[in-house]
Amino acid sequence: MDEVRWLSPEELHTWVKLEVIAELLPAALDQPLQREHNLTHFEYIVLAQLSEATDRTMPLTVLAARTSATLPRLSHVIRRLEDRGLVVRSTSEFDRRVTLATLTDAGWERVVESAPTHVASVRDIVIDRLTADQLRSLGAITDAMLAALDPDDRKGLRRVCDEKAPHPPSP
Amino acid sequence: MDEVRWLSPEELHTWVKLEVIAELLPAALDQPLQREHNLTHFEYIVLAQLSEATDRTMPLTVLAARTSATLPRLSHVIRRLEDRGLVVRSTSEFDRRVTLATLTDAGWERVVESAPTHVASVRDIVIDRLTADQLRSLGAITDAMLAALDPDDRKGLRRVCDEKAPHPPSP
DNA sequence: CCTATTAAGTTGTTTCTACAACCAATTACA
DNA sequence: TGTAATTGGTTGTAGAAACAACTTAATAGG
Repeated sequence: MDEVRWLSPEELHTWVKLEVIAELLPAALDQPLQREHNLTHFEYIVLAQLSEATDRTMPLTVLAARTSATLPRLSHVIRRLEDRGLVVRSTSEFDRRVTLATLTDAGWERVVESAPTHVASVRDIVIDRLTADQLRSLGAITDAMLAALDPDDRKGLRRVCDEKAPHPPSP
Repeated sequence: MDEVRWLSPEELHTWVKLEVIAELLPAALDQPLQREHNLTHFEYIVLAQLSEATDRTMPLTVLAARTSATLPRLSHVIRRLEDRGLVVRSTSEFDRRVTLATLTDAGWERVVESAPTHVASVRDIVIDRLTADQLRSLGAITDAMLAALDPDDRKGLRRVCDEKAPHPPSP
């Protein structure tokens, strides 16, 4: 028989809260963006990533890695964004397997409009509620969890943090 | 125009990691339960809640609140669980609007079998990766986030024990 | 009482995601 | 050089969730 190491009361209580957060957070991030800008949180993330890329353009595989999405999922989302005129697709001339997604002007405007809404959510839900110590601690905790969830660091999150913010670039 | 308070580099970096976790965590919790016991994480939570209730029975509205689900979502899930013989529905004799969900013996066995798998996931993803200090800090951080996500404390999760978040001893 | 309102679930529709199968372009290599 | 394996993406389908509309039961107000 394998003996199960059950959770202590404190471990259990903290885990349950984390579980509830995991359940409620997606909707909390979606709703303001949906209501005010007709974007899901995932669509916003996709547009924001493109807005930071050189030429506002990225291969789908790269974009998929940076948005934690599978390729089929991203492919569908990009097609719908293209239908709405926020993104265009093209084939790379260097490797004709590669599809490039490019943010249109309309897409750029949409993400610029939406960024303040999103930042407000993020501040309201977490950042503005934490002390400096807690923020630092949360950084270490997320590192520990990502070691399990993204063991090969495919998202490159351990790199030194650059100053890129999801808003128009200030030269 | 309202001025937007953008995120500092540290705030942004921590937030991005949290966002990635929020994206990856559901699948990480689903997969072991799906593979080994043919249950989604949400189904497991539903069965686990029923297993702790008196008579293994709960009204759907209560169950919905305790699983952070909407009533339509829960209604569909319970119907599918009933189709699989893990749950039965009945009408309350005291209020005939109320539907009671009861865990069957098969449902009980399923949740007992599955619990070690789930606990192993939870330990592997978070609990066993944190120091005692970090676990305590995470408790305070989750309290802060739940204040935004569940402002009326409908889940009764925010304990009275530590009012102010005590952070590690250093000024 | 009798109607209006609220509460508890259900059902149907649309949207999204995961998964699998598939195709096309490129690379490896014998 | 020719064939196999790999890479990048697309598409079809089936399952789950959000949302709205609906039904039925209980309660409140006049």
